[in-house]
Amino acid sequence: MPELPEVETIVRNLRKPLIGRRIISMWYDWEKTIHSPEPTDFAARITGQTIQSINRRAKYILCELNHDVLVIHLKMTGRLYVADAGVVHDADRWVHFQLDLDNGKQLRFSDSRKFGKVYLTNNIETITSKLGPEPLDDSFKQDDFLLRIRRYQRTIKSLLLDQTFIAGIGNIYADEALFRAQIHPQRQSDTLTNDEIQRLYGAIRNALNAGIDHEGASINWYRKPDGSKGASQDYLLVYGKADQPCPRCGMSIKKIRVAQRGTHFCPNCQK
DNA sequence: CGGACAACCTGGCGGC
DNA sequence: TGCCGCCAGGTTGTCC
Repeated sequence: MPELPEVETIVRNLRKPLIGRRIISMWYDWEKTIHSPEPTDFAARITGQTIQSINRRAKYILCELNHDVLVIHLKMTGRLYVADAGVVHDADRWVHFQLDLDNGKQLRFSDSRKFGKVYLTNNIETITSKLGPEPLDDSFKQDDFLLRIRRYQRTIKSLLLDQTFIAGIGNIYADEALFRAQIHPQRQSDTLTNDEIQRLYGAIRNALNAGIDHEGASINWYRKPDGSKGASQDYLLVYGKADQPCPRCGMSIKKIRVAQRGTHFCPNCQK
């Protein structure tokens, strides 16, 4: 579900209610949600620590504590929100991990498909070391992207989805970026011209920034921590628009399968 | 190396 | 209504 813009929105919204809060206790009802360490160790270690800062790397949420980092990956259907203990929330029926805080509130991790994971580690590199560059970082330059793309001979969409190539792009924003760059999702990366790569670099950043500006896309499961929907889905250009007119040329948007993922594009605009 | 596919899970939706 | 098949914003491991 959540890609870079959705995770970034969640991180921004969690800072105020969580930073400075001390963790009193931990609860879970689905063992596999706890990636590592073992639940007993996890609970013992996290109890008593205070949340210092909250950041994002790729699609991971990183909560820096006194001695560890609490890492959360929402996968397809994960939601995070802070609620008063005892107060019922819409998504509670899928909560599988929860932290009690020192102000009577709780951080709840709801995840209907149970793909999401939480980690507690004092060495974040064990989780993030293989991730590619952050597309919105100032340090991510157009030339770096070009050199990087030249190392592969792959279908361009599968490359964009590869978190070791570039971090944070998922199925929605891959389609959106390729449309903005007017590149066909099935193009082989080694056939892209320098000009096309240049366009793609800008298109990725524009698509992701638009997603953040609209606080994420709530097509199905994604919600902001306050429970409300993002608006990004109302501004998507091709994702989910099969058989609808292309916003650029008016021709019908097509849906095909690329890299085992539903893929939306304009056959007229994207070559 | 790159692509295909299964696995991990549940819910929503369209079709009959 | 009920049931069935299909689809879903992600990642990982295996096989060819």
